[in-house]
Amino acid sequence: MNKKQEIYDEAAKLFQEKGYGAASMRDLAERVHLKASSLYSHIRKKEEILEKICADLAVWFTEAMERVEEMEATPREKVRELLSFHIRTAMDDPTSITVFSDEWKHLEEPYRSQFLASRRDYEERFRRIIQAGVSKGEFRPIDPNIILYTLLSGIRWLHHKQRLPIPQHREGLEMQVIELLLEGLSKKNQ
Amino acid sequence: MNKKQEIYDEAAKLFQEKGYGAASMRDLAERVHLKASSLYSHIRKKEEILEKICADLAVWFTEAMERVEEMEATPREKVRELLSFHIRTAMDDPTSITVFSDEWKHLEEPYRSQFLASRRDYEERFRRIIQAGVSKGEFRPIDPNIILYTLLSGIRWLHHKQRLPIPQHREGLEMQVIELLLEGLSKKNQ
DNA sequence: TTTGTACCCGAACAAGCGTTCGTACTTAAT
DNA sequence: ATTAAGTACGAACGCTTGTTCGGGTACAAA
Repeated sequence: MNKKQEIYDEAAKLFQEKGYGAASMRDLAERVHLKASSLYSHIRKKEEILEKICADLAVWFTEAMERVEEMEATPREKVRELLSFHIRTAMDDPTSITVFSDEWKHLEEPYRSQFLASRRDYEERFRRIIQAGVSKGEFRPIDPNIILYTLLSGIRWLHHKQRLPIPQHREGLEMQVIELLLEGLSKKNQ
Repeated sequence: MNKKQEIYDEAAKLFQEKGYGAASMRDLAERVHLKASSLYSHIRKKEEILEKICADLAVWFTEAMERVEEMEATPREKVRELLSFHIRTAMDDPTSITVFSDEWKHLEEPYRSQFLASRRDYEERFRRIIQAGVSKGEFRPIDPNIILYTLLSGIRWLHHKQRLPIPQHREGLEMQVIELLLEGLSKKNQ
């Protein structure tokens, strides 16, 4: 129906599979049953596709952060909510997430700087929630930066393992990852 | 002194900064004060460099795994030892680790398959240690695959943040990351 | 029926890529 | 002094890349 959207969707898959650099416009054209030159009736340039994928997901995460910040909840509940949102996004839209996580470096200026600024902002707000939890004694007294990056990074495998040896259904997987990150690997009281 | 080694070292840095695909042989040549054609007095082809970086690190990790497997220790101590090794490697050689983690996909066959097989083997042995810990009740009853990927992934930010806002010295940072992964974010008994 | 708009294509462009080739120059071994 | 090996270079090759251009077709509005 909407050819433009079809191009964007197929491009995301292609960027995920081969990486932005190795994905050629002729590859992409073939997937949407066009010739390369015809793509330019729908888009201005290749990088525009990357920009849109990254920008859309940045908005997606920023809006989630706003909702969480407005919650009446403890830092622990807020962190749990953010982790849950990240995990669900990774499972529902693994293609875009991969591009967002791994291919943003191919953005040209000024979009690259904009992207990084927006990511820094998101991380800063996440860090504030963590800092609050540490100050309250809800969290272990660990450097908030270390916590921030370890949590975010500890999740970054989900979108790669879409159909790999994880025999779980959504809720079970989400619960276990969150439990592991919040409560740790070691079993307590022993 | 040894020009070949200089090329390999500079190539690793270049691959890290721009990605394998975007790093051209002319870029690399300039960095070692040569012209592109002169590189081929020292190496056979571009991908050969990538092969060596990946293969060397694969050996590095496999040998560490062998030492850990031979330890007389609990699963918890073995996991702690492996995490410690990963973290130290990421901090001591962030350049190679980045290439090893992010650029291996550009390996051509049959090296790509070899690399993946070796990685699967490593993960399988790591998984066995985790499984032992779960069976003994030392670890939480979480799917060993989820534990494996979350632990390995939770560390994968260190090599990117070489000179970023982590004001820690080595031991402190290593201790805190391991504490966070093994004991969790939440403070106990409250 | 004419005009306009949206879409598609083949051909071609300039630029960049990894790599090869022929040829020098330097250095050490014979 | 002669040979051989090692290293460096400029030029060029064949290929792929993103993108442009001019011309074509389809279809709806005027």
